[in-house]
Amino acid sequence: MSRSTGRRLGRAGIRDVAAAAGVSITTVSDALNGKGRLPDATRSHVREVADRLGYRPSAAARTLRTGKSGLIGLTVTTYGDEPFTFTEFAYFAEMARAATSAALARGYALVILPATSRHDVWSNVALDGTVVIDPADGDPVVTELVRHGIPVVSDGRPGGTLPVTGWVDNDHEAAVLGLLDHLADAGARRIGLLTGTTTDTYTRLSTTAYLRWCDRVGQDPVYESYPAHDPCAGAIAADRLLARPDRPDAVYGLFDPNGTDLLAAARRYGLRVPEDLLLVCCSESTGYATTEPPITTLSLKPRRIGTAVVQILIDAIEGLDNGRPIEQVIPTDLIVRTSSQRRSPRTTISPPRRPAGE
Amino acid sequence: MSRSTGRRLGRAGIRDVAAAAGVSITTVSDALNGKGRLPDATRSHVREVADRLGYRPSAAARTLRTGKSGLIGLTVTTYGDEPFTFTEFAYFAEMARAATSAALARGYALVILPATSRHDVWSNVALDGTVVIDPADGDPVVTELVRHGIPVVSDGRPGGTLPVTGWVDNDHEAAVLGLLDHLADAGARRIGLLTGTTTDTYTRLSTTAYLRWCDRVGQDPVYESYPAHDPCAGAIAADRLLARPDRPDAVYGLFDPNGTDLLAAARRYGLRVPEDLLLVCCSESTGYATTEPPITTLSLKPRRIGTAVVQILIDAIEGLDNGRPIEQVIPTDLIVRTSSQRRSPRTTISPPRRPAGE
DNA sequence: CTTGTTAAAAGGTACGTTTCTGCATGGTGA
DNA sequence: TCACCATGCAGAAACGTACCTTTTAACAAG
Repeated sequence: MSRSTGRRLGRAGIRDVAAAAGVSITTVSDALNGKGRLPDATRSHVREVADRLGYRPSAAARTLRTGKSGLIGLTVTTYGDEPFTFTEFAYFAEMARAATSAALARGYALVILPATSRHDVWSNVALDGTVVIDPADGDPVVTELVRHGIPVVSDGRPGGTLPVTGWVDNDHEAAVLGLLDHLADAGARRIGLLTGTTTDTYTRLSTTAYLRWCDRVGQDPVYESYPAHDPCAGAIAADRLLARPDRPDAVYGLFDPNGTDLLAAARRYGLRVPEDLLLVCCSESTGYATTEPPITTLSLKPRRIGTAVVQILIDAIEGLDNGRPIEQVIPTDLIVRTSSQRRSPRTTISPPRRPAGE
Repeated sequence: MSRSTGRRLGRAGIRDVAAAAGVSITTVSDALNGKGRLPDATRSHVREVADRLGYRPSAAARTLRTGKSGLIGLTVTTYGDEPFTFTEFAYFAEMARAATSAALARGYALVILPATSRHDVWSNVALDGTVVIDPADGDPVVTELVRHGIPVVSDGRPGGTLPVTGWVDNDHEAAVLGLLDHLADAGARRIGLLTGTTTDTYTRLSTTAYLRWCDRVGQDPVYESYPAHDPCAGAIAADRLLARPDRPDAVYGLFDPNGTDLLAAARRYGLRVPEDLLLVCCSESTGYATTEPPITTLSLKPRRIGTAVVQILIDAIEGLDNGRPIEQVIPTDLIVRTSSQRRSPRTTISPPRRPAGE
């Protein structure tokens, strides 16, 4: 048969290397992977021949054989056709960037996958593990993955009894409570909230924390909700909030664009920030350092989250997770700027300006 | 042998389905993939059994057999350890988002890969094709991929003789020339440029277009450069530009954060925008619609670019690219706002405000 | 009864690795 | 001299799928 001389028009296989080097396939594999017991002479000879032939091991074959693909899924929630919301934009981008770096540093690559899709791309790609951002309570994808023994680590503490391998999250309640205290310290008498209509964990926890705080200090809650995935609705909701008869003298906005939305609304109503209205929003955008006035933001530290999620996941994949905690709480960071400092802003010591975060 | 009853502790294979359904492996494969000639009864029976066993075809095995992985690489340039620059942030995020959507809609998934990496993750993942953002002139990765017959489509017209399958880009020269004309029409006498020190195509083309325009209208070039990957350097460069003795009365900033940087610098020097200083920057951020004043931006339409790149790539992968043009120029979009309209801004008709772009 | 035709399903090989097992060889201690 | 061991390497069995080739059964036409 022409089996041994069978010409693969495309790429050179391990067989071709073995033939060209005058050794067996086993020897080539061992030489290239640093396994087995081979004298350095053989090893380097094989390497040289492989190099000369431009040999690239087939990832598919290796994956099939070893069961490891070196691929990690990054699941994003979708709204309609688009992956991830505009409101989560900066957060997601930062988080994904950090996750990508962390994964690459350990030899893994990230595959972006939607929480749902018509073609099930899911079964078309061999995943060693998956990162899920803010999974829904009974998420079928997660359940399915775990059932197949694929590690799943979530960004956001999973609700219900979702059987994830681990999770990373901020302490959203504590963050909101601390932030409201900060506003109260700055002189706020009635603090309003700009929140979302969705039921995800972040929105829910933040809102209940707000309500609890109001209850504790004896303030009537003043809030407006809007569908956070609609980029226009935020500005309208901000307007609604400031148009109320019981207009708040301080507002916290849960989503990234709320800062500019609220600032624009305040301008329309002739309210000065921070004199008439204190402002804080949750955002990762550095742009808020240079608005007029600069706006105080709550950072969820997406880079630390992205890194932590990936580390936990890869540890689980490689079986290094013995006894290591698989739940991790990342502290938030309140970056205090002018918009939340009513008294003598110019004598206040502001925290050192970070270049790009972290 | 216990071969036929061999228990795979993990997942059910096609063999198990065949055995459970009382048919051959071939029949199972055909039934599940809609091939062969099978009566509907058999087909649905097999499907039902497969479902009951929770059968998932092995992506690795399928890839090995068919040579198609359904995976597309998305290569981002790296600066140090971090993928993509902060200045390209919004652009990249939008572009990646669109590319992800487009790929998923055609049954492909995106893998994020760095232009370089210590572990060569590259050969560890089976790619059907690759999208490369702004490749360097003699990019070894691209050359290698093409040599192995893997289609490569670049975002950004490749310099030199890089043998890509296709590319998508804006007409950067035309965009800059048009934008400078717009500023001149608004009354600018001396237009300055805030540009980068890097040698990528975008920076180079934009800068030369600026110089050409200056030459044409007989203006002395007034520009400052800074390393665009440094998030702090932009503000300093903006300051330098406005501190010059030959201070410009209009500035175009090549990078996303330049708008806020310039606005802040103008404020420091007591310059009113647009009365004393006209401002335009290249950005995809919607935040510039609500700054004070709103800033005119040049959008490179990253969503259209991301979509186009992926379509061209997948067409090439699937061999549908006969005669179809593989080079595509996407028009830019100048979103005119207050910062570049000196005369009677309130009677000027501004273009309809788009919700989120496109 | 033979031959041709077609639907339905089975058989078997190849995809390119990794890795377990095993075979030589040559040196060493008893 | 023999048993023993370490070394250096080869053979061959998987991994799970897709698809090409062949077989079987059934049935119609000659």
